[in-house]
Amino acid sequence: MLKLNITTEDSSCKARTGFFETDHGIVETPIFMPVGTQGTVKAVNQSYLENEIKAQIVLSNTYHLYLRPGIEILESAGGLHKFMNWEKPILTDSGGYQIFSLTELRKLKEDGVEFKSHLDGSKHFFTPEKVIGIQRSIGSDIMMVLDECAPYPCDYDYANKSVDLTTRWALLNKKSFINSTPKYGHNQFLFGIMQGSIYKDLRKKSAEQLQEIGFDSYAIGGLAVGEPVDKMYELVNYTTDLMPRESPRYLMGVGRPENIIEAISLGVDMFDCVMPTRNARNAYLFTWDGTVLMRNARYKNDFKPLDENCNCYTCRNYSRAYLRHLFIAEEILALELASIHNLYFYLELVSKARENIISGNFLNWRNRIINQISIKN
RNA sequence: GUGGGUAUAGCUCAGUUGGUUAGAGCACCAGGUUGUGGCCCUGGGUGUCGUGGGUUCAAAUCCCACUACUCACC
Repeated sequence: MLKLNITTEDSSCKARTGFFETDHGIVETPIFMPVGTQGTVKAVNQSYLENEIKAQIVLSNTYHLYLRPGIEILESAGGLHKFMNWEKPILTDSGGYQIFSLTELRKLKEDGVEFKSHLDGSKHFFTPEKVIGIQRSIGSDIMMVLDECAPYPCDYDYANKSVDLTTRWALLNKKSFINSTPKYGHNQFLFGIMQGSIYKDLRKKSAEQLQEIGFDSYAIGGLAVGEPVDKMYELVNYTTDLMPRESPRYLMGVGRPENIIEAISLGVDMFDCVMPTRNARNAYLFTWDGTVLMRNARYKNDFKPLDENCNCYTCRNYSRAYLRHLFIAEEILALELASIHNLYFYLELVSKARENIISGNFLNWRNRIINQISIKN
């Protein structure tokens, strides 16, 4: 088990603060993990990631790293930490989500999933065993099981079968985990992923079956795939009660800033999402005064910083007019400065959530800040 | 100077024997993006059809003049 050392619990909601330890360092929760699919957080170098953005852990992806550069290269490099020059914790997603998002390219089978590479069309077969093996070669501090993320909408019968398949795979994941060892001298944890679509009894079944198998901790998968946001909150609230109290709860793929704050109040500790980085590359920026679409012509002559209340490298040094110019001119620096800002914002968001939980002011802060950051400028 | 060609959206250009409210691509403007392809998706036409006349029920389209650009030849 990966122990979450709980330091504060909010008295009026399920929010809590804590930390857990890996061989690459401590992670303080609640935490947001920047997404670095291909062994890089797009447009942001590792120095900025660590020193400016204060990322404590990043997410990378089994599917992408397996296809390119391939596990031989990663093993020759001595693992992903050395390969990408990142000595803090890394979590790797298993490829389960790619099975879901690349549906035209895959075929689900009892033993695993056959898929075609989005790079060259070559055929590959992922099994729970193989995915554990690849993650051993990557050397991530936290590995994720191979699961099936059901689509939305999803009828009960399909969702039920999907949970059963995910459980059968989970058992094989666990067996492979037990029968293999880390390659680089540091410990690796394995998280189970709970499914069940929008059906509470299936969520319950998934939670129970996975905990019977036993994992270091657990993630909530299969949400934020198109269901109404209130439905998502309802299910998160329901599911966190089914999860162990003293290990970090991870809500996969979520989300918008307001989704994260809300989910923290429902007892979630870990998040990842492509939104701060992907949206940054499309000039969609998050600020403490709401979202800013940096391409808009209204910023042509705006020489104020992007966010006067932000202390990131971008906001300290550049104007909105300059950022807009960089985007319109399609300059690479636009992607870098925007990504740095959005990630800084997300990390500061969870950091402030943590401070406010500790000071006992979390719900007040949450209600105020959600209104503030949801404004569309 | 003479003869030919061209002129339609910011750019490059379609536009039938004259026939509804003049189109495309790119650009531009406005949105979207939830376990990542910088991709992609959605919506928007922003126009004195070079200018002025004429023919016609009806002209970007036919006729005349002018203007600009361009090619060839003196």
